Amino acid sequence: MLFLIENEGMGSLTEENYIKSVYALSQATGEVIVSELAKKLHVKPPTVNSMMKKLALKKWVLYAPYKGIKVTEKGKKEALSIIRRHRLAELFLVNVMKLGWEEVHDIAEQLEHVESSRFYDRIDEMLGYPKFDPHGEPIPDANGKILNDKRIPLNQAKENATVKIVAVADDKKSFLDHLNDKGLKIGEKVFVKRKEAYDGSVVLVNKSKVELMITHQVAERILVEE
Amino acid sequence: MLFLIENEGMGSLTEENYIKSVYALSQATGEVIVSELAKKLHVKPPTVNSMMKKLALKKWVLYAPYKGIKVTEKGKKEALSIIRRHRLAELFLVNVMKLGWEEVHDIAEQLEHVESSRFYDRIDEMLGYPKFDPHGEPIPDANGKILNDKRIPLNQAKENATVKIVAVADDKKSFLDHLNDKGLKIGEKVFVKRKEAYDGSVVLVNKSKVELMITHQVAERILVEE
DNA sequence: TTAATTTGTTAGATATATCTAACATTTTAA
DNA sequence: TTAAAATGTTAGATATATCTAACAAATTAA
Repeated sequence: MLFLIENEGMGSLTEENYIKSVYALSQATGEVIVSELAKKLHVKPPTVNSMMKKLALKKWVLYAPYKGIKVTEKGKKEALSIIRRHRLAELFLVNVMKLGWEEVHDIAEQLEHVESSRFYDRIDEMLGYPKFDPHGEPIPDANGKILNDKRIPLNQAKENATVKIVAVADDKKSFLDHLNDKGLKIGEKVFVKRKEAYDGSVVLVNKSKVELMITHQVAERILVEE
Repeated sequence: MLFLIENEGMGSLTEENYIKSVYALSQATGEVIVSELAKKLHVKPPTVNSMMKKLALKKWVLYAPYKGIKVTEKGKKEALSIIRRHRLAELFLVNVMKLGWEEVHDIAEQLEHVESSRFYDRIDEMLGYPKFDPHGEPIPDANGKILNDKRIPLNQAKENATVKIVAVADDKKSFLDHLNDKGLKIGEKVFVKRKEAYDGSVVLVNKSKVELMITHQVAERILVEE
């Protein structure tokens, strides 16, 4: 029987989806704007507006008219709990259920809303308490702790430094294909030769000593370390 | 991304829960009444009333004012598809994820609404295309076909016949405990000694030759064969 | 067989999550 | 630096799923 009697702290499925997106989109700059959220969630701005008022009442976000949306510690905890469930679900679908990486995202999007710590604890156990998902994204533990948060978007890396690609912040096929075309893979090191002040594009040298240019848009979606 | 854009044939999570209950509760007599459904789903009768009008429009049920609710072929197909997902999920949680039988029902209740045939086909494959769940309940195949539908409620069995208990139509702990107390188990044979016309209770002789009486209420929840 | 009880229905209210249209503010560009 | 464009908000409408209160029909019992 599915009794979703909402406890104080809990959120509806809709609220869960919003806080997850707020958290994800505010990662880079510390906040996110209404139109960005609306686009991501495929709703209109007024819908986001009213939902943000609601989440602000629950103290999950800080929200003042015409100002950006910021996640509170409470909201972050919620978001990390959902992200944990999503990433564990993805890894489970790939490693245990042998589904293809490209087909698991939509299923994980549904599984992440399953209300059962037993279910997720068993998955965690079966996977051997993994710290990262196959994209290199860290999996928060049951307390919301994330190992290793020193990763930065490639566009924020210093010039003339060698960095390791540890994750991508976008798993759309078109994006992954683009990276493949450029010969960029998670785990590989690249040398940051130059960052163009003009358009934010980045010139890299890959491990085969080939020089290549990536746009700002792409660079900010590649997470690197060191 | 969770896009639950409802296709013509699809039902909302709520509609799925209703048709599943309509199907389950109408199994015995061919129909179910509003108050029974309301009780099962923990809603008030007017809620059931309006949902039945909706499902009647979708041609999932036949529903005339003050008459019982009957499932159509279309509704049965929907119900069986959900039941298939529920039973596969339960078996998966028990056999693959090693969760206890008593704790999987609520999780399966959530998993059954996951929209992904790939997910369920993989579960089916991993379980070796099982035909029955651990309660002895048959699992419909991907086309809604159920193997072996000769099962009848114990109260409909003939007197002076030996029948095999193949399933129970209620998995509440209190009910299962009651059966245990009576020494009745799935897979065991019992002799139907007498059916009381007065109150519908049934007198059985179990395999240890012990005579015992069960009420009509209990008898109609025990499914037997032969 | 009629009165009481049970069961079912209708009407109208509420909460959630969404929309469109109209208006307000902020940002960008001429 | 002001006009245009972009972005955000408010007000009010819609759909779903629920409720309560009042009434209607069917069933049961006196």
